[in-house]
Amino acid sequence: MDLQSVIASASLFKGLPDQQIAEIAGIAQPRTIPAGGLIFSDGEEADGFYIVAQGKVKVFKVSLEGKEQILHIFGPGEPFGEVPVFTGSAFPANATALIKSTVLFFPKTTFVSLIEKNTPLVLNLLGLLSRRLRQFTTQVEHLSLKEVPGRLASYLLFLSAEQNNSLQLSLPISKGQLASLLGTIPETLSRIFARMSEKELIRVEGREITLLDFKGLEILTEDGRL
Amino acid sequence: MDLQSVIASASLFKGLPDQQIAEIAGIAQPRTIPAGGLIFSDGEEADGFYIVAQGKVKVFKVSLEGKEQILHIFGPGEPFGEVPVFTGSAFPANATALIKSTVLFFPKTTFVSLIEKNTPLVLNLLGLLSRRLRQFTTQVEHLSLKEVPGRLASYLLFLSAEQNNSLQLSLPISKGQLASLLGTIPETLSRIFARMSEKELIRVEGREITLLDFKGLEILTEDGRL
DNA sequence: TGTTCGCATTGACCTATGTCAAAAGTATAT
DNA sequence: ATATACTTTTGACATAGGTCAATGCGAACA
Repeated sequence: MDLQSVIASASLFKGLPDQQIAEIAGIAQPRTIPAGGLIFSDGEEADGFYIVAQGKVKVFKVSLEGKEQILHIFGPGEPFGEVPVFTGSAFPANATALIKSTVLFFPKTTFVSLIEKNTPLVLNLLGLLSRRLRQFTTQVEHLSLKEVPGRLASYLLFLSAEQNNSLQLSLPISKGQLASLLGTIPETLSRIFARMSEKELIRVEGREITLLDFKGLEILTEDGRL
Repeated sequence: MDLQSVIASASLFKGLPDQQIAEIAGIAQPRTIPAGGLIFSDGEEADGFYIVAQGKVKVFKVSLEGKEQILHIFGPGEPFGEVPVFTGSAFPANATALIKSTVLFFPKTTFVSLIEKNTPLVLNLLGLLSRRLRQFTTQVEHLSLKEVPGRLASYLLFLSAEQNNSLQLSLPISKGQLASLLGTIPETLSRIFARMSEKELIRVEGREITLLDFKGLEILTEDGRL
């Protein structure tokens, strides 16, 4: 996929005239990152933001003891690291490629001068940031108001919705990564998968999950107890 | 304080020409809310956003079992409920007044048409949303990577910084509310205050806190164990 | 066909924190 | 002052989930 069409299909740039897209493509710098490669790190001075062209990128925080909490996993077309563009400071988290990925880098100063005369783009940006805030609201809610089984159930239902409501779904990330995304550790996650299987809520075969009791999962989502 | 000057002093509108400020003031609708009064609720259709003129407002989520997690506490000059203005949907949380408060309501449609031709305002908005995202990043980090003592220590240091770095500080909210803000319950918070007092890290007299061991609190913030 | 490496699972154990219940403290109004 | 109601504290207890350590499993590779 070429640079131009990646940019054109990113929702951040939806609805912009071709000429604008071309202008934006002009400032994008493609970079290829190997699996596990660092893209930026927490506290690092931010001189631009990124969009995933191909691959998968995780953004995460790490505690002093080394435990990691994934904030987001991004796929093709999704922008990340955009917050410091508008707060003029450092990245608030780390980003690495989960698999070999190509990202587009947009230098801050160039980009800002570009949006200053482009209202539709700016409205898209506002939309993006707002959606992201909403996601965080949900994440805080989950971390504080739900036990791990409830969070996992939510995640599975979310995945199902994402994969055409199929009852057959495959985890897009390893179980270890999933544990971090859900704010727990692999051992705990493994036990909960086992309990959910016993109770015939799901069937687990490696990364392939079958939802056996959709309704039951919805209940779990709400009342949390397994 | 009159409407005009409240608006002029809100950081969201910093740097705008007087004439713009007047225009914005023209669309603001003041509303007074009694202590405990509801401003909006989770899932409610959003037709505008708010700015606190006087008082104190909490924004929070509630679990099915009734446990509440405070997302933010807002004071004079701070905007809240602005996310749905750009995502075109419902409020993702609840808001109530902690004490008798006056808020300014800005109807969505009017406000959007206003920003469409106002680049500086839009940049302020982008800055606001970005800062808020950063705060959420921190909150997720705290909830997932730190035990309650670490979160409390962080909060106390934050408060100290906010109150001219004084070692004497007073809690702006009740301990029960603080528990919710930190993602825990009053009993647990009370015990941690007691332990921190025993260890001579702080002295607690009602809502008045004295920081006795600043360095110790910083360590707690990082390694979490008390 | 082994060998190796990373991921996943399982077991034994421990601790932070939530639950439930009661008492103590504080504030407000009559 | 005294009553009423709310907030905070304290105690006894239960448990979710983290830690540590060992084992199992599967994919890539020699």
